[in-house]
Amino acid sequence: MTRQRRVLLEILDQSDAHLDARTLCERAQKKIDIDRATVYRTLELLKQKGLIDELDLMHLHGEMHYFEARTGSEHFHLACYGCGKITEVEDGMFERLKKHVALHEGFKVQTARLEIGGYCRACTAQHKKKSRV
Amino acid sequence: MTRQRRVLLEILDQSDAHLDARTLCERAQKKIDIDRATVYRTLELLKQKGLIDELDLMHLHGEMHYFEARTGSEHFHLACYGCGKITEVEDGMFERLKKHVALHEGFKVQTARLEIGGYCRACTAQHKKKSRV
DNA sequence: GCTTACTTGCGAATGAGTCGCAACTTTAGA
DNA sequence: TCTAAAGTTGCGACTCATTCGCAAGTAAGC
Repeated sequence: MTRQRRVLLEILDQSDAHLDARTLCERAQKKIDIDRATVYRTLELLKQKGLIDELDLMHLHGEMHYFEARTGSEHFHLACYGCGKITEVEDGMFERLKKHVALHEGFKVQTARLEIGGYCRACTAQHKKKSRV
Repeated sequence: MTRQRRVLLEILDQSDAHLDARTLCERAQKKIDIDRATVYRTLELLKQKGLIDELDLMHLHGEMHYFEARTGSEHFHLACYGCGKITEVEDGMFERLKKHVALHEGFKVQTARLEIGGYCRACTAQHKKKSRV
């Protein structure tokens, strides 16, 4: 566990938003001297260890990938095509679905990622209002 | 609707595997003269129209992205970290989860993507056998 | 057939991510 | 504490997917 790795994990843990590699790198460089390559290598490592998850959030902003620290709670993401907002949802049904798949398919689940793209409540309302005019 | 677009859709429709941009491009070039840029532009277009889905299959093979034509049936993907096999699963529970989210979060679902990484039945068995030795 | 709007191919540019290697840290053992 | 081995980092160069601008080509409606 080196200084570089500690700082990266710290940033990921504390960040409430989802960071892409570049942003993570920039933030880390404000704190210590760290190279791009190290950031990528560390992300790869943390991913393998299961400490972080990689997302793409329905490619709302191009082909970019995002990372988030794994907390105890399992959640999934809603991405609004209208306003771009990302919402995290915790719902027991997601857990049940995973268990269900494990059982029915004989699959040992390590990581599950559910991402849903569409329109949030606010944007749907907006849209309806507009089309009424 | 140009020749290029027709060919690309045709390949995606017919392919049973998941194609990345490069492979799709290579296959298309066997049939007609078509440029890389056109392939990317068309993929973007088809994605927006909701005719294809973009997947990353848990980054089993690096940061590559895959595309598949949208069929009527909704399914999700299991990616085996052991043997690399991708399995498609159709399960009513997935549909129910989407409806549930739509209702509870007031979210208008357009696209939902569920990808699960772990170990398939065969690889799990193999692993157990090995660790017994 | 003609015109307008859209698409394509090309070549160049961008930029994320990777690699090899020498220098530096960490760790554990003497 | 000192030392050696193993693992990690920074650097610079490199690869390669993806994007862009623009001129030429094509589709669709009149």
